[in-house]
Amino acid sequence: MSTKVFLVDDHRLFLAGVRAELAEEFSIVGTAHDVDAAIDGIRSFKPDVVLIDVHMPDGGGVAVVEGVAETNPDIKFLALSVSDRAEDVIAMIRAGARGYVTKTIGPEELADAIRRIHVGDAVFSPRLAGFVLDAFAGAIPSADDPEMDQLTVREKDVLRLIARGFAYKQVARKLNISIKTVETHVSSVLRKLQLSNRHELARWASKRRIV
Amino acid sequence: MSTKVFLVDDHRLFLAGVRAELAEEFSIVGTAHDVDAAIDGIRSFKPDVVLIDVHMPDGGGVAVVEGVAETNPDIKFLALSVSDRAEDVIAMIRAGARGYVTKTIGPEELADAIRRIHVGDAVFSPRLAGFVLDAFAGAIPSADDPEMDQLTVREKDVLRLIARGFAYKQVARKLNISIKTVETHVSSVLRKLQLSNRHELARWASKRRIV
DNA sequence: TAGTTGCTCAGGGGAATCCCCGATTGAGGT
DNA sequence: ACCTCAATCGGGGATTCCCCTGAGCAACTA
Repeated sequence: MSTKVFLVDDHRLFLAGVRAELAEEFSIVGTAHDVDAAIDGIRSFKPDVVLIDVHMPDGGGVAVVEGVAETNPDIKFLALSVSDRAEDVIAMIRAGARGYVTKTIGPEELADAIRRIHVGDAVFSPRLAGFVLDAFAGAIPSADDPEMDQLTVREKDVLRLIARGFAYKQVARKLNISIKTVETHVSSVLRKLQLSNRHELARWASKRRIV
Repeated sequence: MSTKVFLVDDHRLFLAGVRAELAEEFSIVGTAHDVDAAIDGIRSFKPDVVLIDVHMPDGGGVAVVEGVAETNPDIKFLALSVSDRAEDVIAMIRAGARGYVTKTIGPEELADAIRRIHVGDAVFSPRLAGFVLDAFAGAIPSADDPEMDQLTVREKDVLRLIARGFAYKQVARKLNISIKTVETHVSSVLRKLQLSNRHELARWASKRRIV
């Protein structure tokens, strides 16, 4: 049985074109050109993959994905847009889309993208792929940190709690030491990291995602 | 002209197998089974795509990618590994790999992955794709935040600077207002967000990535 | 043994923070 | 005209933060 695809786009001509191109290989179970019809249609027909336009008058693709993803988590969404703006990509991925391609894509590539989405791959236009990977690489803590090595274990304990926004008094109670000892440790940390106050320290820690 | 591929793996039998499978479609310009030979070979043969094992005795794939990426930024790397651990994936992407697939992949899929890497796509095994997307979605600031709406524009100005670790005095100077006005705004923000001090505020902001 | 390092604590002082109490101005709505 | 609210400032006080000097104790090193 061929992959069931549902199309959502407010440009009917484009919708017709895509339908004609994909009809050979896939089973187009339905189409919609506004958000409400899309949500209803997708819930009824339960397609494998939904091809969805990002920009639509009444809320856009995000509203559709969010409306359906909760009740039908197994349905995959591939965003199809004229825009390659970062905000649009982010919004769609955050909503739950598994891929994002621009409308400059050719018919074979689109068919291939749908196949890949269906088996679980994430699909992005080449230019967007780099963007996504960069954001991904920057999102993760770098475990090995030479700056942290110069701190003693106790100093790191204090650092973690300070970074979480605790006052000296609270840190002291949590570690069962005196406030004065906390002050000493904080001073050492500030000196070693060349920072001037606990606010900069908190910022330093948040950049390295020490939480 | 067919795509030039370079193979790096310390398991020579695996290397031979991959070479045999790919030789029809691609031009295998060289192979290596350790880090140094890989860096030398890649620099000499300038392949389009490098298929690289993540785990190798003397440093692993990360060392190879980092060693080559600076001098030859146009060479694409596809990580090929038995491991699907998050740290390995992160390390390779951070180093500069454009894709990551596990060794359970079949010959056709691998060929397809190489083709896609070559044209600029990012390629991941289905399971890893979800992981990468989740991390990506969590990495980006959420523009629309209901909590932020209750704050006035000026309060948000102050909030941003406080979150960056500036003292009241510095915030006052940057915004050309009095310290007392800064205090007023901070107090309003703390009350509205139900926080008790600027440290918690900084933490609140860093969680929402308001920087 | 002598020296170093990490962890602990104290006193004191100056700065910063936070919260009261107010106040004025201006823009916008009823 | 009246009210509300955002934005601006001030005094004063309690608390917290940051730095300085100084010191005891344990553990490891030379």
